[in-house]
Amino acid sequence: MTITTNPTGTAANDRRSRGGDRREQILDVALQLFAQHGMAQVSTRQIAQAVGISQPSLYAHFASAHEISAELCLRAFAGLAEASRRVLAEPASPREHFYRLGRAYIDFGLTHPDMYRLAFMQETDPAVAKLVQQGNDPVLAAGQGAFDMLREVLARVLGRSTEEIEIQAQSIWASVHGLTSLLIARPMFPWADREALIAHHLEAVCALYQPDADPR
Amino acid sequence: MTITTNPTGTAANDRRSRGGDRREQILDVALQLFAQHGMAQVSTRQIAQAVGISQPSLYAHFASAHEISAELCLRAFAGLAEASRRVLAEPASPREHFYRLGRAYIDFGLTHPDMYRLAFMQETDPAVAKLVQQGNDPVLAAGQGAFDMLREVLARVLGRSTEEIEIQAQSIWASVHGLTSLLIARPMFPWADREALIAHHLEAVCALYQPDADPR
DNA sequence: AATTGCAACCTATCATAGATAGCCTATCAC
DNA sequence: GTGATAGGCTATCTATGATAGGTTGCAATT
Repeated sequence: MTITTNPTGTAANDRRSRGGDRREQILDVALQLFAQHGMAQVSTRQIAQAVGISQPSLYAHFASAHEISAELCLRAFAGLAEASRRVLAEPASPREHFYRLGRAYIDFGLTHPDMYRLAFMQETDPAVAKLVQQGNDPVLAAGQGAFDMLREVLARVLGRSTEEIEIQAQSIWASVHGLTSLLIARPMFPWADREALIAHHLEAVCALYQPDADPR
Repeated sequence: MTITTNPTGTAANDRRSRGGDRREQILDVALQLFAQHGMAQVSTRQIAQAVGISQPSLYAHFASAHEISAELCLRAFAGLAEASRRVLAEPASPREHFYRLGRAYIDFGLTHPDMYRLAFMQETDPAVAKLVQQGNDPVLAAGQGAFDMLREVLARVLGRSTEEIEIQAQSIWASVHGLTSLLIARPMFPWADREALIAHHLEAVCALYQPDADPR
């Protein structure tokens, strides 16, 4: 019995048997468990067991449990940034760009509810707040990044003239975030048809911020 | 040493010394601690100590820690309902009613962030989800109640004619919730002037749903 | 080839969380 | 008085994230 307990039965614990880093493997496993059971329901022990190592060993690769989530969150938001760039690369009217960007944002939230939660809905606990002040929290960085992109596009849509662009951008973000977060947080609410609701919501937001003031 | 340890030094533990119920006292103390340190940072042991009883004794009055929060949440939302009724009792145009209702909603969220979190932002954990299915969760009831009120007012503002009133109501709720929840969840974000932002946001939402189509 | 160094891993353990078991006691109804 | 009971207690359980300190095996140095 020289080998450690490994539920998969594979020789995963041979020091060199894995191509990638252990860190990567942990992230993969964690992401899968998060998607399967929800982030709040997954413990470090579960992750460790699924990887095939002991729970304390996780701390050799991550400083804390939060760091695992944060890393995954960062990567997820990189995906949103990528998707947004694709939207803007496609030729379309400013209004259409704006609409599709909102759509991409909502879709992202619904596809990665745990990551979205982490970025915009969850309480930043005191321990993490210290990192934030040093500008070191990847989650917050990801969140900010997403907003910055929205603001830029809004500036393009409205023309850079507007004085209140910051307020407008924040208001729009709030609206889009509102639907996204509610759909995530209260899936059991008697929602109207989801597609129709999202479409209406985005139409409404877009209608408000047209330079040509033509509500379609 | 026949008397139990009581940090306050008062005779609070004499069985009959308190006018109100123990349950009420616990709720009072818990609310105060929540407001002071944030709900997530307050443990049942802290509450018990502040009350002057042992931690397990709490379970004689509440079935779980969640029940304490839920009860407080329910009461807080009763306050929102009350405030909303006051708004509607005041004579004003439908638009003004609508605006003030949104304002009351946002103010409520900012005044009771923990309760708002519980109702609309937090994950309903599996244990609680069972209660929800039985329709027994006071938090969810409170949340639903708040939305129902909004929908009624919207119906009055738009006239009952509209087919899509459900979608519109949900969209509006999402927008107002969006700003409320973001201000709660990300207080450190470089927000524009809060008053101006809220005003703009509500103006924008109101402008969209005018029966007379006059954007002021 | 032997030694040193280090990264990755282990077991054992901590503190804190919510929650339960089982006993004690003061009051109240009779 | 006597018994029931509400409210309380201590002791304990399970699960959480996290730390301490020892062990192992590869690799680079000597």
